[in-house]
Amino acid sequence: MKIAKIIVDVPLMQTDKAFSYRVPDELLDFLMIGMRVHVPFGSANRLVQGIVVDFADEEIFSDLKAVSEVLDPEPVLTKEQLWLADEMRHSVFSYKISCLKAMLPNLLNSSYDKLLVAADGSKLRWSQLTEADKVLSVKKVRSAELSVEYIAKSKENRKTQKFVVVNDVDKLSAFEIEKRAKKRLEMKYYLLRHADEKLSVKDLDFSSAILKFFVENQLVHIEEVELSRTQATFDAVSSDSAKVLNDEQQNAFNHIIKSVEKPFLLEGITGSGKTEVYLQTIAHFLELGKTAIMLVPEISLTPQITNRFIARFGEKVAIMHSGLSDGEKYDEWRKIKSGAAQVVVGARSAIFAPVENLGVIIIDEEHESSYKQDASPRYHARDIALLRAKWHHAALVLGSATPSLESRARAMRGVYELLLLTKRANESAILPDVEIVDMRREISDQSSNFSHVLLSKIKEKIEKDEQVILMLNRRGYSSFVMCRECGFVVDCPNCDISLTLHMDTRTLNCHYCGHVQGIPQTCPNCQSRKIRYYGSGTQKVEEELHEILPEARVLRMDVDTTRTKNAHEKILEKFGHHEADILLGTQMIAKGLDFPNVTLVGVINADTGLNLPDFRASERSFELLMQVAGRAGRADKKGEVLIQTFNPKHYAIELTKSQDYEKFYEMEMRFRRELSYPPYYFTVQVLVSHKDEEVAVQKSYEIAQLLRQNLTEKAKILGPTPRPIARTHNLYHYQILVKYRFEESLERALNQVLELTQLRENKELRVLIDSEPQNFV
DNA sequence: AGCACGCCGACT
DNA sequence: GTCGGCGTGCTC
Repeated sequence: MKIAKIIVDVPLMQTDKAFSYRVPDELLDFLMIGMRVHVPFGSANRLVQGIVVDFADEEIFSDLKAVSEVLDPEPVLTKEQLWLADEMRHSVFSYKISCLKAMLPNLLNSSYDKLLVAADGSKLRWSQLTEADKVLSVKKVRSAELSVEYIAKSKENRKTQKFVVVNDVDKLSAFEIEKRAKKRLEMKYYLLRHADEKLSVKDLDFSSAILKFFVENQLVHIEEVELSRTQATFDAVSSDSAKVLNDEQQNAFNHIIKSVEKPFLLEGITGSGKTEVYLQTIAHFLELGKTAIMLVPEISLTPQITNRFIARFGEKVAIMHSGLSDGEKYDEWRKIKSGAAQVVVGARSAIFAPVENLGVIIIDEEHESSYKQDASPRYHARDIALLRAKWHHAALVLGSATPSLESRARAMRGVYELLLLTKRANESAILPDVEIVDMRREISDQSSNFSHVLLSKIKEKIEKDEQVILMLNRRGYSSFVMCRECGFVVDCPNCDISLTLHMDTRTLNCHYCGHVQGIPQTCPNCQSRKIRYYGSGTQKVEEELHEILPEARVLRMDVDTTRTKNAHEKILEKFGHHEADILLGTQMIAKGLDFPNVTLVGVINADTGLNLPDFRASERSFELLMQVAGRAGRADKKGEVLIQTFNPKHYAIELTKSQDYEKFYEMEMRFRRELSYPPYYFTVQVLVSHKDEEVAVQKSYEIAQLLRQNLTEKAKILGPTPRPIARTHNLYHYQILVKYRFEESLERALNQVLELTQLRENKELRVLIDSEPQNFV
C-alpha cells in the first residue's frame, strides 16, 4: 500500500506533524511530493487542504483514511522549498504549514465551507445562512433532517478573455435565418463583416442567448485565452542597455561572477552605481542560462526602480510586491514557476520565488529591517537567501550604503567578502554639504518646526526655481490629542497607548488594535474646551509651511496621502514634473528617489527615533539620515542637507555631517560590545501575553526561570520587563530577551517554553518567540 | 480550529 | 425523564 505523508492546513501545535493517508489506486501514478491535496480530517471528516511531503510503504496506524482529491497537475512546491521549510523551522518557531504557506501565493490556499443536504437532495451553503438559520440547521442536523457535506475549494483562478471565432465564413453566409429573427440576422451580418477579427465576447453587443444560437448551430465557437493580469507594465517602459562600469564597479562585478565560495557585501555610497552592478551581474547569469532573485525593500519598490529592471530585461522580469492583488501575485508566481520569467524583482517574500537553476540572489539595502517578517513565520530574507544560495551554489550579494552592523562585522571576520564602491558613478556629481542645526539655540517661536536657517534656504532654492525635499521623522512620533487644561490625553480603550490623530478622516485611530473614534470637542476628563492637537504630523507641518511660505507649492507624502493605489507614483510623478517646489514626507521619501532638480534636503526632526528603547535606535537614525542626505544634488547641481536636531552632539547625528560610515561602525561596535548586543551576541525574544496582568508577570518569570535552568551561565537573560507598550488588544505583554553566543540547548529550551502553552492551565497564555528581533517598540 | 463526546442543571 | 449548556480531548 502506498502512503502519503501530508502536512495539513491546521496551524496548531498538536497537528504540527505529517499525517499518513492512503493513496487511492487511481492516484498512484499521479500523486507527487509537493502537490496540494484535500484530505478528510477529524472525526467528522471535514475536508482540509494538505501538502504531500513524503511517501511511505508502511504505517503503524491501521485504518488510514484516503486522500480525497489532488489539486495540482504538477507539484506547486519543489524539493528545495520543502527543504527550506524544514531548515526555517529551527529559527522561526512557527508551524510547518505556516512555513510552507509562506512560499505559495494566497490563491493556492483553499477556502472551506459546508453544505447542508436535505432529504430531497436540495443543498444550502452554510456560509450563506443567517445566524438564526444556522441555529435552526444545527437542530435539523441533529434530528437527521439534514446531513452535512464538507467542501474545500482551491481559490485559484485565472483571468481569461473569451473570443468568438467564425468556423467557416461560407457556411455562415449560406446559413438561413428567419426574417423575423431580427437580432440573429443582425448578428450574422455583424459576424460576416468582422469575420477576420478577434471579437471579444465581452464587447459584443448581442445577448448571450443570441450568441448561444450561433454556437449551437456550429457556426462559431468560443475561444478562451488566458490573460496576464500584470501585462500592462511592460508596454510603457523603453528598453535600455548596459552602461560602462568604472574600475570599482568592474572589480566588484568580476569578483561576484567568479566565485560562489562566500556571500558578498557590496558597500557603496549613494550614487556609486550599485544598481548597474546588479543589472550586469544578473545579465551575466542569464547568459549562462540561470535565473536571479533581486530583493528590494517594499517601500522602495517603486516604478522608478522596477522600471530599470524591466528596461534591461523586458518580459523576463516578474515583479512581486504587496500592492498586487491576489490574482496578480498568482500570475507572477506562475510566470516564474513555468520558467517564463527568469528575473524576480520583489520584496521580502520574493525570496521564496519558485525559480529553478538559481544563479544569483541580490539583496539591496540589506540593512533594512523590513527583510525580517514581523508576523509568524518570523523569517529573515537574508537567512533564507543564504540557504538558497547554498542549495543552488548561487552567488549572494548583499548591497548597502550603510550595511547592518551584523553584516559588516561578518565581512570583517571574512565570513562575507567585502566589496567597496567609494566613488560616485557620475564623476561630476559631488557629495552634498551637510549642516546640523541645533534646535536648542532656536530662541524664536518655540512651537515652530522650522529654524531660521532652514526657512531662508528653502526660500532661496525656490527663488532659483530649484526643488526641496523635507523629511519629517515619524519613527517614535505621532500626533495625539491633549487637553491644555488638565493634561488629559485620549488613550485607546484596549491598549496603553495614545490614539493617533488622522485629520483626513477626522478620527482618532489606534495603530495597534485598529480602534477608531471621533475627535472629542471637550475634554472627557475636565470638560474644558481647550482640547488641542499635539505633535508634528505632516499635515501640521504642511499647514505651517503654507502659512510662512504661501507662494510655495507643497506636495505631501505620508500614509494618509498614499493610501489609494498608485497614489505614491502620482505624487512622485508630479514632483518630478516640477508641479511642486517642496516634497514633504515621512521616511518613505528617503529611499531611492532621484530628482536632479532637488538641491536641498531638510530633516525637520532628526532625533525622534533616537531615544527609543531599542539598541538599534542609533543605527536606524544614522541609516535614515545618510539615506535622505543622498537625495540632494545628484546631478550637476551641488546639494545641501540641513538636519534639525536637539541632540547635535550625538554620534549618530554628528557623523552624518562627514558621511562617515566607518567611524559610525567603529563607535557603534564599541557600544554593542560593551552591552553585549549583536553582532557580538545573538538575541532571541520571548513575548508573554495574558489578559490578566498578574498572570502575565507570573508566567513570564516562570519562563525566564525555565530558560535559566536550561542555558549555560554565559547566556544573558534580560527581564521579564513590560513591553514599551505594555497593553494592546486588551492583553498585557511582558518580554524576555536572551543574549547568547553558543547555546546548544537553546532551541530545545525554547520549544519547551512553547510546550508550556499546551497545558490546560495556560490556555489563555500567549507566548511568542522571535529570533533576532528587529523591533522592540 | 472544529468537532464529538460526556457530564451536569433546567425544563416540557 | 430529556434537551442543550460547555468543559475536554483528538485529529492519520
